[in-house]
Amino acid sequence: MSRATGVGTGGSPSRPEPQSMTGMPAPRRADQQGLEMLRGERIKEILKQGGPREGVVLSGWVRSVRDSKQVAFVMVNDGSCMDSLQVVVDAALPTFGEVIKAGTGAAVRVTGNVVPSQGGGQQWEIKATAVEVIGSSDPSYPLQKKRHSFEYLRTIAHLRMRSNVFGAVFRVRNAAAYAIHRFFQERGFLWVHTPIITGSDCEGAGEMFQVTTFDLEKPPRTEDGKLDFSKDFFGKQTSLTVSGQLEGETFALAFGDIYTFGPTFRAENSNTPRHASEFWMIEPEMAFYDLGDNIRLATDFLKSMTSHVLEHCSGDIDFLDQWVEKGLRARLEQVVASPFAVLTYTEAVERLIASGEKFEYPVKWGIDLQTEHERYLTETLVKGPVFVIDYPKDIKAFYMKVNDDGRTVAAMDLLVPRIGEIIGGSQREHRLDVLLGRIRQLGLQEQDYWWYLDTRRYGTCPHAGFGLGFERAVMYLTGMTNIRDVIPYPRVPGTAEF
RNA sequence: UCCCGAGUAGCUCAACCGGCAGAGCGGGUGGCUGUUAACCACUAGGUUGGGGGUUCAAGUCCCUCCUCGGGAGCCA
Repeated sequence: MSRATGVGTGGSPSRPEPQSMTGMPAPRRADQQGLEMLRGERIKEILKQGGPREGVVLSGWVRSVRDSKQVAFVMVNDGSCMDSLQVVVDAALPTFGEVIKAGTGAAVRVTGNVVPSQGGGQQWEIKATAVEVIGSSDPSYPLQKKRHSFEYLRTIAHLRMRSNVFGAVFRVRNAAAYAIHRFFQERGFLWVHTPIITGSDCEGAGEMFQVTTFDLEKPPRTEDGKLDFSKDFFGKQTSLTVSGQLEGETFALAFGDIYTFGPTFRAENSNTPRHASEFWMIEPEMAFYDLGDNIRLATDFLKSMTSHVLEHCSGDIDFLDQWVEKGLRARLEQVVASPFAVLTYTEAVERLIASGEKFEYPVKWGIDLQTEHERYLTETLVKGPVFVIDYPKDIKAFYMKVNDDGRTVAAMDLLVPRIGEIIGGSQREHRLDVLLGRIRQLGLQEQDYWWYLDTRRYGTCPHAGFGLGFERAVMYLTGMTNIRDVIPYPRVPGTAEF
């Protein structure tokens, strides 16, 4: 820790102290000497560069220690990549005894040389010349070298990212987020930060969390005993957003191509491996787009994100392929390489009826497709991603464009194996009279949508968009089967730990 | 929210028809000349998810609550 004390006591004596006009030493510049890097190099870069090489410094956390009388092998991982680096610690080193007792999980700083490994498990290893235990780890450290259940790891969510699987998952999550921004930014899309607190009670996508500063023991009430939201923080009833789409549409009608990418909240009591109360959603919205344009963009989008992750998280994908979903890499490569199928809802219903499968929910035109039907279409019939389009209008949202047949809307759901619906979108109803008709028909209040309807009054145009649940995408990219295991600290009904 | 299933040592799991609560891993101690989920020996570790009931006797049977998993619904 010599460097740290050096900084704390004012720097190296070999460097003249700058003087300010007050006679006090001026603050040192951040790039001046004496602020040498504590951490050293990242393991990802060390492995990429290879060896042999001398004088390498690295810092990370101990994954395992195997020691004998003469030598100890310390596996160190710094989170930069899947691989840990094997550090060979000779018993002659002064800190040998401290290192082998530091414990799994301890933070260490290693100085040494990159040398070809004598053992079979790895190409390179570090022959340590010094090992410093920065922070030892209590013997109660809950992560063992052997495999843990995901259920158990969820109870130690503050440590589980130090495990192999969760290291891979969260690196993939990061890469996917970057790939999404890159995809849209390269195409000139504007990233819009739609509000998280919303005063619209008409977003129409499920139960909402209320936002209030009321004293819940004694909230203000009106004369007839109802809650008086005019006295609440915003002067009206507010909630956490369930979708940024309606606001997104207003931006699309100014900038052409926009997308949202942010948190979304649903207060539904959903207890499944695919639902969370807090998740992230991506919602692109494009002006002068029809359903065909929308399908093409969604296809390019999913392929682009997948191929970015394959390229930048190769080691992670290989690990997940081996331990989480056999054949993951091949599946993702196939998604990138193959065209996506398109079926109209009507065709899908015909295929389901003709399949001869015994479904729990019988299929007939007009019903919403159940999970079992979607799985048959994507897993058995197409064996890959498939768009289902042109759904009956009665089972879809008010804002979707009514087709010329008068009974279907220009909706699209992208179904993928294992996950089911991963993308849902539509061309929007841009004709004011038709949209108003739909709102009234569904018993919605026209005045709640006054600003949304204005977009159809002032320069309306055909436009389209879709929504993607980010965590669903991460599940699809990692092979993980529970959404709670692709979110750092998942929020689901009954659970908000950490 | 509904239907199934599960909850036993820090973790993963055994324990027959109701009859003395166990193993592997992990931890501790010691050993081992290059290990790869290292190995060998010894050792500590339990209110069997909570509460109630039946019984001479309950991890085991009954009721109830909680948590987790699978399926469904809602949905992304």
